[in-house]
Amino acid sequence: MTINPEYAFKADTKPGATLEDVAREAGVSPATVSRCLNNPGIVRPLLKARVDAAIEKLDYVPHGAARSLASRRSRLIGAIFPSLDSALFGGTLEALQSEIAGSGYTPVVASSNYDPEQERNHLRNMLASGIDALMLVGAAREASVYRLIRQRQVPYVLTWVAGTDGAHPCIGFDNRAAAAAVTRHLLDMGHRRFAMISGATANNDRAAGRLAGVQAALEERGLTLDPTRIITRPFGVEEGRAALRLLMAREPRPTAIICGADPFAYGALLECQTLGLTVPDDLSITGFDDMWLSASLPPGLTTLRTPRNEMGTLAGRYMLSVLAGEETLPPRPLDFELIVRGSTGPPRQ
Amino acid sequence: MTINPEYAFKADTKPGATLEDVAREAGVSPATVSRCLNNPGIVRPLLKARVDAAIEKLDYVPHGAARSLASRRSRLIGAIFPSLDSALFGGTLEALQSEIAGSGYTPVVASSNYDPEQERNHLRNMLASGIDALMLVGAAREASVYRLIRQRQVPYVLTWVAGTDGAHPCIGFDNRAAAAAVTRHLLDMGHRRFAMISGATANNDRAAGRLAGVQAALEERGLTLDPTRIITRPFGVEEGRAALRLLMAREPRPTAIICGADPFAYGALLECQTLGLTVPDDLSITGFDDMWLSASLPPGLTTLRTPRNEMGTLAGRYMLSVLAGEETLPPRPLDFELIVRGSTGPPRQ
DNA sequence: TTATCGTCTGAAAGCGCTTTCAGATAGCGA
DNA sequence: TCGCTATCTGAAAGCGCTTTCAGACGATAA
Repeated sequence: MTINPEYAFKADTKPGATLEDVAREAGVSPATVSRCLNNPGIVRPLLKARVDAAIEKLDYVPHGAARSLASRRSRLIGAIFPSLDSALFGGTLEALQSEIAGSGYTPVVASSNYDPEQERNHLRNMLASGIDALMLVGAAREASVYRLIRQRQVPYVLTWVAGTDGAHPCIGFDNRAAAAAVTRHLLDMGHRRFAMISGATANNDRAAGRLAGVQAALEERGLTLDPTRIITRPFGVEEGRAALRLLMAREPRPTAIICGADPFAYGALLECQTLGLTVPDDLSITGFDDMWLSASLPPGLTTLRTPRNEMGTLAGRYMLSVLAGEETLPPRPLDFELIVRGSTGPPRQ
Repeated sequence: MTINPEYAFKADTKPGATLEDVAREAGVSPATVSRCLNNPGIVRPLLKARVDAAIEKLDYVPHGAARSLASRRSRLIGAIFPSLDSALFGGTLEALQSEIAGSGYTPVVASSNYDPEQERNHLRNMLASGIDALMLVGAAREASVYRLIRQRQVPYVLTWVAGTDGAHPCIGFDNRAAAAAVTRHLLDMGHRRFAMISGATANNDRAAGRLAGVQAALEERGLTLDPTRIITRPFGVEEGRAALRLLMAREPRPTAIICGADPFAYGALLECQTLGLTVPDDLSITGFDDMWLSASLPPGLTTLRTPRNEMGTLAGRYMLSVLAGEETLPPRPLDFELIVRGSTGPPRQ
């Protein structure tokens, strides 16, 4: 049983050309070649051309580790997400990646599965591998984690959350205010009996913020959200479906259900269809994040559009600018937008 | 306007402890410390304990670049995906990441946006940053790209496709056979008038394979898929919706529509609702990939479940084993599974 | 006790690049 | 023509770690 020689990996072969080889080929010193690579402006065009030719001829590719060691920069930016198999964070990652790619940085990523322990391990790994900057999601984590990051002097940025009273640089939006906006939209339509399907709030300040925002908006109007009207589940369509069934099984039925994430709302909408409930006449439903199906799923989901790509882009830009040594203030909390579609309307009298 | 000193990034501070510091603290040589880190078995327990204590005390974290330079291994594995904001590749990435994390490897990722040019650039970048192995999606790319990879002696693996006649190590499934299976399912139910909504096939051998599989299965039964019955679009729900409208506008109407990806099928199902078409009585619809809504969206989407997580896991395992120097054969093409739900049925007579 | 072996440790030589520092070169005014 | 300055280039010293090589040490056998 042998490996197809076509693609067999041989560990023992000629290593690529080194900078020194290039220097010899071009008849200049290694220092000059290095300068051509990192600061082409300061080398005479004639020499630069010779070096370029040599690089081309030898098919030279710089050795990243050696560069990092000598320059103390890895050109790697770490990003740890709670999950990667949702389109949510995928959008942020993709945007981050394309923002930093132009400056020669590459993201190294990990998924924590919403587990602080895993996040910490990945963080250690990344710090050891020498990331130049770090992007995290949310602010809720032990102080020791932040200490670790600061101690290594790695610039970092938190996304998907807004202000932490200045304790951390954040690029995100105010989950609480966003959820309150959704709630007020329903209140203004005349709803008084609410229920909520929320993501797990432990170690998830985004979910916690959304829940708090709903409660706060209700209290503004003298209402409270009964704890039995709050169903907490892992994110998912089927979870939303089951939650809706539970919520509608108890009298008096709510007239509006606020979902902490769109997948819940998709499930809720679908279950209404099954139960023969008309949306929005029998029940108004709102989502959160404006994912790709929200516009399409009848009757159209009223939801809150979060700036998921923008966060990736701005987080990347922020880190680049800190790395460039510019004095940079992270931007004000980003805007969100309430997208009103067919799934919300006045309650039936 | 000043940066909050709490999180200001100062470039000029004490660098972390080095291995030499640890050695001094423990009263051993740097070589011993290194051995404790990389091959703890061969150092006397007493010394090991002293070294561990010193590491703990100095809060030492090894310097990744220096390690890479000296050991010629970066512990970084590259992964380039066509896109990251779909849950599809996110699942593969997540699985890859968790598979390799245990061995101390971290993925560095990039998204090519289905653009060969971007893919090539990311590849160059990654090779320069010294990745130890590489995962790509699909096999369709210029020979020069493969030459580049081989020249650098980087083990690689292609995912989401199966055999390439042994030209490359692949961990995936046979898109063509999978699409043929879907088609035969419909043929066996008695369908004769087909249409297809396909992803763009340029530079996308997965989409091309699926299209070819449909055509081949039809030809087996003496049918052909008229080119006007093939609509090619970028992946998306609204695209599926529009495509369905187009396909149903022409007589004779197809009785079955095969979608090259689930989002198309979601759009098609929703548009049927709008048009007042009953699925599956008026029209059977199939998807591809069994994404998260396929089970929930009424009447349930018949689709082909692809091993998206498994591919990430096995690709990771394969690369680790090659890196470990084991003689490794990539596995046979992975299984797919036809998931029959409510969206397919016999054509109305 | 001495010879032999095996095991573990330390010295030192890089890995390939960046960057400082000083020296070379060219350009210009006098 | 000479001297001075402004540019550009090269020599060399690391960056922090791994790994080879040889030597030290203790244990075993004779």
